[in-house]
Amino acid sequence: MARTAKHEELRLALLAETAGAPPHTPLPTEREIAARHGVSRNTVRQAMDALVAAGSVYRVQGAGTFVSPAVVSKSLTLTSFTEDMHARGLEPVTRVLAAETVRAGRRMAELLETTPDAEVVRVCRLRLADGSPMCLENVHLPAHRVPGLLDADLTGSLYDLLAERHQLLIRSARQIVRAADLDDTEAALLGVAPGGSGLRVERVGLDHRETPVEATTTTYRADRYDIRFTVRRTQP
Amino acid sequence: MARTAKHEELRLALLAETAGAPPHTPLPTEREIAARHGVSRNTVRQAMDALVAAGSVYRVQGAGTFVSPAVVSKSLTLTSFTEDMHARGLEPVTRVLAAETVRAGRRMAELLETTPDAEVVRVCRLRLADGSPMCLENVHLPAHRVPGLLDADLTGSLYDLLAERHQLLIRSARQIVRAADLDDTEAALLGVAPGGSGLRVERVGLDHRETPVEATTTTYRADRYDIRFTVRRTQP
DNA sequence: TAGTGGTCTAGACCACCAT
DNA sequence: TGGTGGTCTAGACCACTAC
Repeated sequence: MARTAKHEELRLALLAETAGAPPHTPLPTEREIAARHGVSRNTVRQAMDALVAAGSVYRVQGAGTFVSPAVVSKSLTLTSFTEDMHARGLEPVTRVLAAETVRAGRRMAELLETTPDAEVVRVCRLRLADGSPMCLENVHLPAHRVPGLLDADLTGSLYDLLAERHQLLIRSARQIVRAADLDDTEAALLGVAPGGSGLRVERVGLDHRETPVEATTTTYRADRYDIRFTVRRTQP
Repeated sequence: MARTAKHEELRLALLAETAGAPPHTPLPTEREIAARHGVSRNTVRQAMDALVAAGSVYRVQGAGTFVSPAVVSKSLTLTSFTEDMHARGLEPVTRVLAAETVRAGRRMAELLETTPDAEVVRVCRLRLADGSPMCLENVHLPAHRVPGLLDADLTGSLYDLLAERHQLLIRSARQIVRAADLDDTEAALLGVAPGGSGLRVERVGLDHRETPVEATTTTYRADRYDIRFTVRRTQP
């Protein structure tokens, strides 16, 4: 009952081994790693694929695999605000501004794949990091999938709450990122001068069957938040 | 001399087959596809992996593989402005504002992994789509890697130019996305009211050995441009 | 319980890089 | 030319879903 897959164990082992290595240091060959760890080469490749996707190493055909230069960031993954702040070494705090059940309306009905008359739970929160405002978050969830949510403690990670109490696992999300002029209310809540700009992220969270579970608009302070990631060419 | 890999051919075949299918339509099983196309199941999985990464299909263990609901966007990949606009169905046009050789300076030296006294080529361009301004682009390249670049036609795709004339293939890029208040010059060039906001993308392009080849800051009009992509949880 | 995707093996040949 | 990563095969067993 080896709960973790071999390639996952191997991935962590390789990460540990290459952790302190200078950029462009060659890794052992795939065949050597396979022999040393007593696994097949395909399994090694599976572990390596993950490391390449994470930006930890890069491959050059015919030459070898090498340690990537210190990476600003890994590739883009789905994270909760709580995880996001912890990754930045900040302590997240939440202030709930509103939590209610409302009619979905046209726009939410489309995003959540329901009807305009369906009930949705709306949670509006101000989220702070190390004591000062980071973003404003406006979450919408289909009411029938989260019974009793409004009675729960909404100051923590909503993703954790959905997973534990409602068996709702958000596995992927569609996101739209844009810049926006903040209105006076937003500026006041975020503690910035009126008329400033913010980073607006619209997200629809999907479960393992690609069914919408959550639609969230988050507005970040432009001076405190950015998005970092690595992209690759698909057809080289 | 089958230039394309089997899994790549298979990927395209599967894409074509599932193109018009309604969301959540099940695909044939991996074993069936393997048999039908005369390839091994591992090869089918390789093709499927690409489709999952692109957001075209999703897998449910024990149940099957299904067509994803109409996707707003595929996952994030590295594209040139020209490709980006074509993908949006817009016609890109370029106006070169400046093109010169300058001293790198501290910041560029760090980004391009060179010395502050090294020479860099700087190209500043206003890029339009369907006739109206879309973004301002400020590119820096190590001068010694792009001899004669300033004598070339800089109104097209710089990536194409680098590939064809200088054998510089940009395979990946580190990006930072943030919101920014436009200054008066930027606002004027982009044709928006002063004090508006824009989407600022800082990018460092890397070649196949993860060596910096290009550092670009692009400022997009907030009202005309957004970034759409799908993210997944790493550990489900 | 039957069938699915998830993982893994032990081979093999090819395309490419360095020398 | 020898060694690397890139691709592919034909099996096998496991974890999970649906019935």
